[in-house]
Amino acid sequence: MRRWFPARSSPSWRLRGPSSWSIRAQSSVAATPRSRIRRRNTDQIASMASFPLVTSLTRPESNHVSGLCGRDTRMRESTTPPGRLPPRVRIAPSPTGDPHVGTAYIALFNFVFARKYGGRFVLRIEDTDQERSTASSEAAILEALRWLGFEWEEGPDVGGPHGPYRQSERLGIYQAHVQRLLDGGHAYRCFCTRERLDALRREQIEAKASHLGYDGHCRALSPDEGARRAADGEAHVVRLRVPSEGETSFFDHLRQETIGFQNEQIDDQVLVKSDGFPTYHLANVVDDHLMGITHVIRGEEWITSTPKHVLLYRAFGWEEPCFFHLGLLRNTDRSKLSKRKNPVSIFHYRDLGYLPETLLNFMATLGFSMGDDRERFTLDEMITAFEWSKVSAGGPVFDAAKLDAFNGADIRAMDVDTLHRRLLETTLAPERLRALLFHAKERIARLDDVVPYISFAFGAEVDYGPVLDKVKIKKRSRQDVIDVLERFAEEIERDPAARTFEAAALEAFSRGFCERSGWKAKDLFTLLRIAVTGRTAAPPLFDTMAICGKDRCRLRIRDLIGVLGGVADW
RNA sequence: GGCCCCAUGGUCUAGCGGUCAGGACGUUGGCCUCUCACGCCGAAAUCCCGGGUUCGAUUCCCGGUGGGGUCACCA
Repeated sequence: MRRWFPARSSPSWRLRGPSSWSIRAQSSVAATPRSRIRRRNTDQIASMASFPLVTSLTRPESNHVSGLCGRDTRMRESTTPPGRLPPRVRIAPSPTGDPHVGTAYIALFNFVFARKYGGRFVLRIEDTDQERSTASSEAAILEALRWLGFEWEEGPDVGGPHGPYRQSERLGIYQAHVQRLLDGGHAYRCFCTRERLDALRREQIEAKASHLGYDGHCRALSPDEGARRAADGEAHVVRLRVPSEGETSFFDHLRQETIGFQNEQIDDQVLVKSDGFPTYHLANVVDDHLMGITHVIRGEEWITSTPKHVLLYRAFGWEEPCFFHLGLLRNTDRSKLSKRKNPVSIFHYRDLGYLPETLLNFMATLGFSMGDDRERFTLDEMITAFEWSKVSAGGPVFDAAKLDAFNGADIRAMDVDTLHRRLLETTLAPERLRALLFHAKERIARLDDVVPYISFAFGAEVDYGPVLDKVKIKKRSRQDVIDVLERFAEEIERDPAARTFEAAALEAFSRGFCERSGWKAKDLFTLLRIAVTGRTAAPPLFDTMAICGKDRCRLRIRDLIGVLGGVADW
């Protein structure tokens, strides 16, 4: 683990550390023109004031470690972060699906950092993908983040001095900025068709090209011709003109290292799509600058596009923020956390009865440690103890069993009155209970039967043992059943209406699905009823699914698929 | 495949040149107890490999290996 500054620096470290580094960095730059040149943030070391020489030794002219970062002379304590303080940070989710735990994870570090140093936490909606962005997704994300306890000083719902905070409402701003890039020669219009790009891509893959990317076909177009053709209404995009030689690097403040890329590795990124909307890269840089963001704290999936962002900051003549790239949350198989393999919706955790403060604590331990043996701590305690040297850069596996252990311990620690109250607010909320009673009353003879009757609407997995025989659908093989469940689960996510999980939309979707797949409604619905409830008898299927909720249904369908996978063929 | 990131028990981590490598989850043995759960006590299990630097590397450097990310008019 690297540090800002040696917490207990011994005289020998002081003598050896920086000086040996400076020599190495210097010679490696000169002798080996490798794409990746690592060096310490020498400014920080220099600011220890013990090595006036270090700066001149290790700071080549091309040092890109500049901007907001590294020049901070307040860098005297190990806990003082780089960059301008108080910080302004942001979480910038894309409203294209369910609120993701990865978003919450990144939000946590942004939020804690802002709170620790008296900064501001901004929420910005990155809805530049017209195809996939939805208002309901945006609302869900805000709801989920609030449930977890995050509060933002600026955002689409609370306003703020740098609004609007929804990128789709900032189109004019991007247009003006693109014109600046065009005028400065930092960007150019590209009229290549989808077909040409596809063909190019295929060629590159077939030729096993070392790196795929745009071939610069339109780079040579004169700005005048580009402008003329654009004025004629010809469809086009705007691309970033990346220098063909040299390297672009940035300092990653979490890793405490410079990360460099050969420019030839960097694609001429599209900045404006043919629909006139900016891509993430452009909008993100423009907005971060205009909103005064000082520290960009995001997932490491962004590392490879950071040089494009850096190039944009320079093209505009703007100071760069400090970059921190956090490790990605992983599935048990270590791939990037995905809903195919894991519940990733924040609502899943909410609706199955995880306590928000516990989920937050658990996520915190994934990338942060107190430094001592404590791992049960509150948000406030984390804020108090927070410093970047306590954050690890590896990608942690999201261990659901440990989350369960934390949650169980916290439930035990509650007094019964508190537990009772919280249960009434969530799992047994009046509206939810009422919805269940609406269906239960038709089917019970004694009031007391209501609890066993509605039990399917609670808990995670159900026991398929007693009903396993019933999923043997006539003329359908075991594999047919597995396939149709998988396909159903997959397609429902893509259906904009069905994924709201309202009964009517679910029914419409499911009937359409039957037509497409050739399954009889009766057979499919039986299957789904068993998957979702573990029973052959329940209230009307789509009401049942709606009450159980998307995440519970998803979990159980997946669970049944798993059970079927281990069962003998029929 | 190119580029980039990461690397301490199965999992999350502490560790900042000399430690019996600490904690947590999980696994496991026992105690407690009408059962289960909780709780308590104990156990097994880790420094990816190879070079280098050093009197001494889990720790610093390089290389390899492994894992991950990224190569879209998605973010």
